[in-house]
Formats: sequence, C-alpha cells, structure tokens
Amino acid sequence: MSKSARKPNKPVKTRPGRTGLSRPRLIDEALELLQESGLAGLSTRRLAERLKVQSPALYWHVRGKDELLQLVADAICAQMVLPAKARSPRERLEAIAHEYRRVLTAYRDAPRLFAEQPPVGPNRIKLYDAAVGALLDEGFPAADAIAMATFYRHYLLGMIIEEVRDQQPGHIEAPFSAFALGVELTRLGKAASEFPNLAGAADLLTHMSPKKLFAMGLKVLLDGLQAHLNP
Amino acid sequence: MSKSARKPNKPVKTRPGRTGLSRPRLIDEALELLQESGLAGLSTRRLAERLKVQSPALYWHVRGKDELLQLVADAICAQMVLPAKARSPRERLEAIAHEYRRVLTAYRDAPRLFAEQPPVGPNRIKLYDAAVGALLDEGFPAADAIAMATFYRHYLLGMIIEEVRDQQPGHIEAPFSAFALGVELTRLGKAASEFPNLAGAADLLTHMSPKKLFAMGLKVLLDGLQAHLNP
DNA sequence: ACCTGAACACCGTTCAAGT
DNA sequence: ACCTGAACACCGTTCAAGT
Repeated sequence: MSKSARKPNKPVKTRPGRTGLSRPRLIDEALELLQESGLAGLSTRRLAERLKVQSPALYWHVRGKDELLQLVADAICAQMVLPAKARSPRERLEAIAHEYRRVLTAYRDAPRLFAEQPPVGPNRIKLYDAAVGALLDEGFPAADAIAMATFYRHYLLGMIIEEVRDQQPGHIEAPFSAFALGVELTRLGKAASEFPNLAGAADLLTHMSPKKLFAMGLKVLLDGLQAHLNP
Repeated sequence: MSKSARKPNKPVKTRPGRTGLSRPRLIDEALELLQESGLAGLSTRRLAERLKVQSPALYWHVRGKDELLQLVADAICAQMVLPAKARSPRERLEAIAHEYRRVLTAYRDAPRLFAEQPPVGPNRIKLYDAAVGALLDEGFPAADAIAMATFYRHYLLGMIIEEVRDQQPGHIEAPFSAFALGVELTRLGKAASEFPNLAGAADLLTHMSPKKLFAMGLKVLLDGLQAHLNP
C-alpha cells in the first residue's frame, strides 16, 4: 500500500521537467505524512517537499487541500473489509462497526479526518451503502434506513474520536479520560461540589477498556434500532 | 451577552498603555467574530484587530488559541438551560438534547468547535454532570452512566454537525444531504450501480426535516439505553 | 501537459523592550 | 502588570512563465 510506485534507482526519465507525479503518488505520500506528522503536519508544502516538487505542482493533480484530504480518507476507507451479504443484518452492522474502528484507529488522526471531511468518494459511499443495505434487510423502510445509517456513522465516529483522543500522549485535556477528568475537576477547584455526579467518575473510568466501551455503545445503538423496528 | 463591557464614549483611561483588555472581553469579541466569520475566520490576529490591540497582547490574558476556543465553547454552553431535577430522567435527557441542539445551531460553526475542542470548562462539565445525573436516576450503575453520557454526547454532536453542514450555502459536498448525495452519485458516474441501496436515497432525504431526524435519532438512542437497563 | 518561481495574503507564537 | 514591535517559522493558493 504505502510502498507502491517509488522511483527505482535508475530514475525513469520520461521527459525533462516531468517528475512522475500522479494522483496515486500524492495520496500514498500523504498517507505516510499523515502517519508521521498527524493531521496538523499534513500540509501541502510539506507534502510537496517529500515529493521533491514545488508546492504549486500539486495543484495540477488536485483541486486543493480539501480534495486531497478527501482522497486520503477514501484511501483509508478502501482498507475496510465489508461483511458478506449472507450474514444476518445485525451481524453485518456489528462487523462494519468493528472494521471502522480497526482501520480508523490504525491511522493517525484518521477519526478527526473523517469527521472534518464530508463522506465523499467511492469507498466511503460504498461503506454507507453497505450500512443502508443491512438496515433495509433488517426491515426498515427506505427513508428510515438512510436516517439510521447516518446516526450509525456519527455514533461510531464520535466514539472512536474520543477513544483515540485519550491515547495521544500529552493530550490529557479531554475530561472524559479518567485522568483528565480528575485534572479538570481539580482545576475547577472548589466549585467541584457543583458536579456531584462526577465525584467518583474519574476512578470508574480507569477500569473501562476502550474496546469494551465501544462494544457497549454499539450494543446500545443496535438495541435502539431494534426497538424502533418493533415498537 | 454580546453587548457587554464596550468602551463608552469617553474612554476610561485607567493608565497609559492600558487598553481595558480582559478575559471576558476577549471571549465576547471572539463570539461575535465567530458569528461573522466562522471558525476559520476566528484567528488571533483578526481578534486582536477587532480589539484594537497587537495580537501578542492576547497572550497575556490567554495561554493560546486553544484555551481561547475552549473559553468560547464554554461561554456558548453557558446559555443552555438545564432541566429541573424534578422531571423524569428520560424527560431530562430529552430536554438536554434539545437545548444542546438549540444553542449549537444558534452559533455559527459551534458544532465543529465543540467536536474539536475537548469538553473543558465549568459549563461543559456541568452539562456532562447533568446528563450523568439523569442516567443515575434512571437506574444505571455509576460506571455505565458515565459511559452512556459519553455516547449521548457524541451522538448529539454528530447529528447536529451533519444537520448544520447541510445549511451552509455552497457546502453541498456532504452526500448525506439529499442534493449532495445525488451530486456525488452522478460524480462517481457509471460506478453508481455499485451502490444499489442508495438509488432512491437522494429523493427520500428531501422529505425529512432536520428536526424530525434529530428527534428520531434521539428516540433511538434513548430506547437503546432503556434496553440496556432492562435486558 | 506538467511543473517552476515568485508572489500574495495570511497564520500562531515568542520574546525583548517599553510604560 | 500589561502591552508593543519586530521577528520566526510557517500556511494555502494564484498565476505568469518555462519546457
């Protein structure tokens, strides 16, 4: 994947002034840059530098940075293995969810990338289509299936964003991680008595694994869908 | 709120070199700038210009841009009216959700701001505490209540983000709006047959109001929570 | 067709210096 | 204590010009 089409030892000089730039190479290198430097480090200029090209060169292959990011997101999405249609709808929805989580946690800042960029591109649409398909097979009327697929997506994305945020070293400000919540509560100082329900929260959060949390949330969502189906 | 502490006609010259800058004034003006120019337009330099101050001056009152954004988010959060504890837990959760939606849709780019910045600050924590409180009263064990509150938050945020994205004029790329999905499907061209389940989706999405969608998603979530409580 | 050079209009932040 | 001036190290993008 990331080790594709690199220049061989003897550079294939197609023509003078030609650098062998291409959309796939852009995407490939952008993915590596994302892994190394995160979303903030993925700038057009740094990407150009990596490709040994002046940054305006990118704009011949890509409309702008947003399109580049959408292409990167779609490339990440391409790695998800969608479940076979033979399996039950609920199993499919679960499988999609876990694939989503698996792939998005594998790439640095991928959850944020997916949340920021609109779901554009064949692979992201394909994923959406798969979710809608499962919901249709579950028995939802078409309009509901589409709505539910949207909920489903946001739910997953939100949970994965939070899970990943906690993993970032130094990024302990998010008070939904055990440690950070404690920090924030003490930072807010004596007013902490205003938050009676969060008193023991910090401790409790320590004992929950992200994977279990994710599975728990998924179950809540799927049960909610089921309830909507059989009122 | 936004019309507070502005300089009167006769500027109160406290001391030479003193500009009357303060944290509340920063937050106030930042909120207005956000309304006018959106999240991308809310830069430290533009904010300084509005306050008739050199941009480094801000750094005496605020640690950096992130802290500023967190303060802004917390100020927005302060406008939410939390439900009385007398009401039933489910009613409270519904009320919180609708307040969340009401306030976040009132401020430009507020949903994105809330998603990007970690939930730090007294008002955001208070909101979190209120949700956890309702869930505890509903009968959840403490650990579950905290987990559920996290799901709840992400769910709401995700749905509101998508709803607002569609409202932005020109920002029609998100294929979860009726129009944009149609655009994207045709953009992907002949491969559209790969997405059998999305065929009529564009039309269906047209007939769903954001408010109804939001309420529907909320019901799904709350039903899911209920199912978790009574298995 | 594909890329460079130069430029434009921005960013967030630091830090010595002023008052 | 509170702010300015100057500077640093960046951004994304446009556009004429080159090959």
